[in-house]
Amino acid sequence: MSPTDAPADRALIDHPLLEGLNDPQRAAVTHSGAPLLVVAGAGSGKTRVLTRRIAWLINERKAHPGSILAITFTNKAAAEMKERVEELVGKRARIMWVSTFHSACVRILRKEIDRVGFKSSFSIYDAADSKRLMTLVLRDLELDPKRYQPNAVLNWVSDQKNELRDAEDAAKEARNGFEEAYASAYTHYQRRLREAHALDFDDLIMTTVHLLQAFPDVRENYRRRFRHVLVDEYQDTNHAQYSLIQQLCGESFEELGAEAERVEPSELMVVGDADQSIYAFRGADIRNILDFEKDFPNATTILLEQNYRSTQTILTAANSVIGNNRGRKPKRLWTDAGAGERIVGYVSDDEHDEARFVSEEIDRLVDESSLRPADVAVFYRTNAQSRVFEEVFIRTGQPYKVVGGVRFYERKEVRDALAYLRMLVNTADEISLRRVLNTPKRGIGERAEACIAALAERDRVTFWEALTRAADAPGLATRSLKNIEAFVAMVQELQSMVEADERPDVILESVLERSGYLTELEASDDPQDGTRVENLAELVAVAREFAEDPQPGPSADPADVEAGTVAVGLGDFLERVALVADADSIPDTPDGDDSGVVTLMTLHTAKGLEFPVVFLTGLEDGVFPHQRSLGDQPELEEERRLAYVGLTRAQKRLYISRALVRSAWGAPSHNPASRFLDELPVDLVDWRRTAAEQTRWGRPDLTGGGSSRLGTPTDAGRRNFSTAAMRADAAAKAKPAREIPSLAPGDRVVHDSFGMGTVVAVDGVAEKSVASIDFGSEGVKRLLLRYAPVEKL
DNA sequence: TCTTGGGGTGTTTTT
DNA sequence: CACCCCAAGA
Repeated sequence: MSPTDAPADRALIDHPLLEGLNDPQRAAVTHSGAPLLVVAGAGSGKTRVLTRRIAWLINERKAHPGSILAITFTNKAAAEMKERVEELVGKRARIMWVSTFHSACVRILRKEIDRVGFKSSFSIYDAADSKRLMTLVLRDLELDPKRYQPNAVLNWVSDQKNELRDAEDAAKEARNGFEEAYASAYTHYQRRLREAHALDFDDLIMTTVHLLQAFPDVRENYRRRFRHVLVDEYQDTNHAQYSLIQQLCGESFEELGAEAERVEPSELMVVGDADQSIYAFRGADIRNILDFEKDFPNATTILLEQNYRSTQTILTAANSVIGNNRGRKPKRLWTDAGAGERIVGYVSDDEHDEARFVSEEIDRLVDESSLRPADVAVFYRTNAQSRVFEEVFIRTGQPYKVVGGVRFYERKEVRDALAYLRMLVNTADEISLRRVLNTPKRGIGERAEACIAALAERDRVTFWEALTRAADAPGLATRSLKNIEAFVAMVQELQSMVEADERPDVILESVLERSGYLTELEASDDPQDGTRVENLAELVAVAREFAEDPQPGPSADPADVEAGTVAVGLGDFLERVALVADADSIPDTPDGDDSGVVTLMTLHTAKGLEFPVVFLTGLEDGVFPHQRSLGDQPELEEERRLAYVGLTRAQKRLYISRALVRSAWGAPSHNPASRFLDELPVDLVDWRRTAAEQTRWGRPDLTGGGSSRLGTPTDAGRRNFSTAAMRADAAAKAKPAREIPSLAPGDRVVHDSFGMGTVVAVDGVAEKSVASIDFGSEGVKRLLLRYAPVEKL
């Protein structure tokens, strides 16, 4: 034990790295030896503890920065942490591994995966690739697509992988025909992945764990390397991730025999909060944190309960809600910041009214206080709910940013371009190869593709190899053969650029040029293709920035970074792109240009963030808590933790709102108040408008005051309203012919979901008129005016 | 081989 | 409502 063990030591109190820390925080920073669990309530300064501890390890305990592995939830969090540590200890911090589980595993796998027969240039399949592959597999197995949907099977497979069960285990454990079919799909899916030298997201973790288990020398190597392992958001780890930690921090030596030098286990610190565990649906196991002391018998636990983020009002509300969960360890957040403002509540007529309220309230806050729009965040349960807010913000001219939703890297053209690049690096990547084979159309159709696939099957070669000797393919039309040969020649030419280590942006530009992809888009008269070209230009810009900016990616080798030779090859670019999370695009502490931008996001995305003002919207049973969780206690508790996360994001002001009527699937449904509202202390909420007022006057009462009652008899009575009846009602009313707006190029219009746009052209007459409308960032859409929900402004 | 239109289906949440 | 997939026609 080192002398730094005693946190109360007088001499330490003045240490600059401990400055401004409270007692438990200081204890966590200076702790050494036994595994340490830091139970960090929301806003209790855990990031601070993590960064200070890392700095402490380096400066005071003379740990080599390269011996530190810190795991965070997002790449953005990793970058931030690295930056902060660098501020404290200087540039040598750059050698540390600070990354997500996925990035860390990729980094290990790039070095070691040849042991299990993969090329180190393996592809990483995202959800869309996986789905495409699974669809192929299910078709091959001739499983009824109604009963066996790709997503359902993939979810099941994902669960298996998170539990570290490979296809063989799954097959053995199958209890019925249904599970046997799933297991067989799993087996075939893995085979295809292997043939493609590809790993899906879950494989990244599972493969790493299996590799460490199977090769003691590899494991030993990493154990010796990482003397300090720190894990953030420990409550959201799944079993596979837990095992990874164990592999890295376990006792060494057994298998290596007596001659091996005994190595002390690495020092482990995990930080988390069981009350903020919100990822059970993707395998996170809350027991990892609850049972930490059981898993590591000599563990120390430190509790951080003092909150430095929110007002006492907000904390009391959050404590009150989360207190309804059973079986949690008691924890009460407190602050000495004072009570602060009351929480503001609002019951709206419908979702549009709710959005309007939020928008007006933001205006008012900005006018009457020093708050800026960038200080405001709007949270909702599901991505689809963002639409209404966007609509209102567009109408009022309020700049906003949606985090999540339609993602850049999920756009068709971006995925096409990336498929080209992936296929160049890894020709075994059949999914990417087949995706681009006839994109743009070059006369290599379904039939030709099937011939090649058959040839590959017959000769037991990859699809790519079969393409290169397409002349051998039986039944292939001469014309197809000619087209294939041209394609192969083009690909080989591009590959020579990759081999010559050309910059990613240069290769990408050549790909777009030579493949004819750009030409086709530019020649197209579909105005939407204009935005596609822009998106591709953006992708080229991303690649260029990557090539020119020496900043290391999530899995660049720290040794290279140290030597100043960060790899910027095409493979590195692809990897960076594959692992970017959406949360990574959250605006930084906004100033300058961003200060006028309101942030919109789902509650899940909001985790780990904080805002001076938070609007928590859609607090209705069936929306939040989500419909699917209503009948299930554990799921309902997860929703409640999500509420807890949402509430505790707010620093100064918190707004909660719900809508009496909300349209889903085009039909209105009547939702009762969220049960979480009943769990808030009545006196903390200032209801600007209640359900009772709404039903009596049908108009907003903005004078304030009002009753603080919720769950009125009116509401209770409506709980029994059948949704089916409401829908039938809506369907009957929806029919009457609506006015077809007469539009001319140049007119400004507003669309229910795309927002504001400018008419580019109008074709056809009356019932059949079709307008091309430019919706800015949403692109140009062709809309049939008879049906499209557009309104002339 | 590609385009068009109709029908069915889907919504939690994401590294 | 909006997307995706499939079947039929050019």
